[in-house]
Amino acid sequence: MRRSYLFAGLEDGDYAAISVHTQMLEVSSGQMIFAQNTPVSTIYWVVDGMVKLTRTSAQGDEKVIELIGPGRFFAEAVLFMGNGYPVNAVAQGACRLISVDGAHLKEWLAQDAQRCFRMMSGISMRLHKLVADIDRLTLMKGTDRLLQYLIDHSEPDDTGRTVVEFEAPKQVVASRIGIKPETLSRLLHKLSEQGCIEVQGARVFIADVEHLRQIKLD
Amino acid sequence: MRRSYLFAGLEDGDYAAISVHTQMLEVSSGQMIFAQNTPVSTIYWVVDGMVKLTRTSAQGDEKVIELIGPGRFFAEAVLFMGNGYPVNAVAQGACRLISVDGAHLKEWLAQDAQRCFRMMSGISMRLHKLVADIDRLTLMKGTDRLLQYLIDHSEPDDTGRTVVEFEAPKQVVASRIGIKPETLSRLLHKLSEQGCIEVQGARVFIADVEHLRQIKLD
DNA sequence: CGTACCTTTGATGTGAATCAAGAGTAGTGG
DNA sequence: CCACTACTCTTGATTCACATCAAAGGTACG
Repeated sequence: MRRSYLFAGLEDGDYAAISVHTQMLEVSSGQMIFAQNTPVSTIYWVVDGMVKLTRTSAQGDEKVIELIGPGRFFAEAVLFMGNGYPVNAVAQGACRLISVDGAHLKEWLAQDAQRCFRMMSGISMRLHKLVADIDRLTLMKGTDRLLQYLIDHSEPDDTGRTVVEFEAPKQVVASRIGIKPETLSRLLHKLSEQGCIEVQGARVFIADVEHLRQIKLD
Repeated sequence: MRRSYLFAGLEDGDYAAISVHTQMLEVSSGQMIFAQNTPVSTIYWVVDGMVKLTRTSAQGDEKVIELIGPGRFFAEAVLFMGNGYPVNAVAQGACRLISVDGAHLKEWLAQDAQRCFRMMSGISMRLHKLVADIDRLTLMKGTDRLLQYLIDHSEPDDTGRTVVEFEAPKQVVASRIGIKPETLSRLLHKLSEQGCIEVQGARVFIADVEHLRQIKLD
């Protein structure tokens, strides 16, 4: 946690001061960590597991805004807003989290503007990502967004092939990409017919990453 | 400018210190203030006129992310990111702007964490708005987004009627809402056929705001 | 071994983009 | 003041991607 952007360059004394107001918590799959519109009191850091941040529409539909994996903070950007959490946070599988008390964190930040700077740059990153999301959702269509997702999450595996492992059930990933589960299934099918990818459960093997980039431009 | 969130609670001395590094600039219609991906050096405050923040896709399409009117800052949230401006800023009509040098502003902020706090809460607001935009663009369809826009921008005029004055040419507003100009035209037509609104050039009269809210739920 | 959930597949519907003209509206210059 | 060009705005016909509805395999788990 000391290595995350927020606490980078922390001195031992500081660390002790902060950890007094932290707490480890374990949440089970599907459990809600906080709900949209409730007052912000705490920020979180993911030790292991996966947390999904979602918005619920008036009709009750759920849209996944972001998936947070180990080593990342969430809710830290809204600490100063006063409006309450803008999203729901739900455990995607069992998770361990560290919660940091908001009021105390603010107090700690107030002591040194440099700490604030680090935080601001972290927040700016997130802002930047959201802007990128907006144009992914408007400028690009579903297929493009899927390809982008695959490219972004691809890594070489043991055998040297390029592979993407879905970080969550397909329905969740579909929502993250901004399409329906049915459509995701169809798109994956279409791409494997074309020989670009090979699907094995939650694993997608990519024949040629460059080729995917090409398709995106058609 | 002293009344804006960023400089609220400013003391006279501070004000003088800041204003040394500001500059008034006049830009003509269509002029680009900064381009996407160029390094961030300056933030801006709108005196009068309107600035549009856009993203350009690989295909050259332009999507309006936000329209900034008088009394508002822009680009302040990305000052700490180091990645360059995430958007283009283009004058929508003739504008007068005040530019504030980024490096000096940072220096000023570094002196007092409280100043940072105010800024962070401003940034958080923007973040919150972007999240709201994302679900408007995904959870709602075009008609809903238009209605939402109308409701958000409606005000009573001299004669007591509720009216929305488009802040920019219809094509720009269309892009802001996330639809094509043709579609906007059709939607407006459809709504006036239904008697909900009356369109007069860039002015839209609303018969019954509550009624619009109703329609949104159908 | 059966219930519950996730995923796939098929048939159908619809919102909005696209393509293609035409109608206003405005600014320019003879 | 009127033609001339250049936009912005509307309208229609067509196409397409994606959602929706419905149902059938799969897979996990008590």
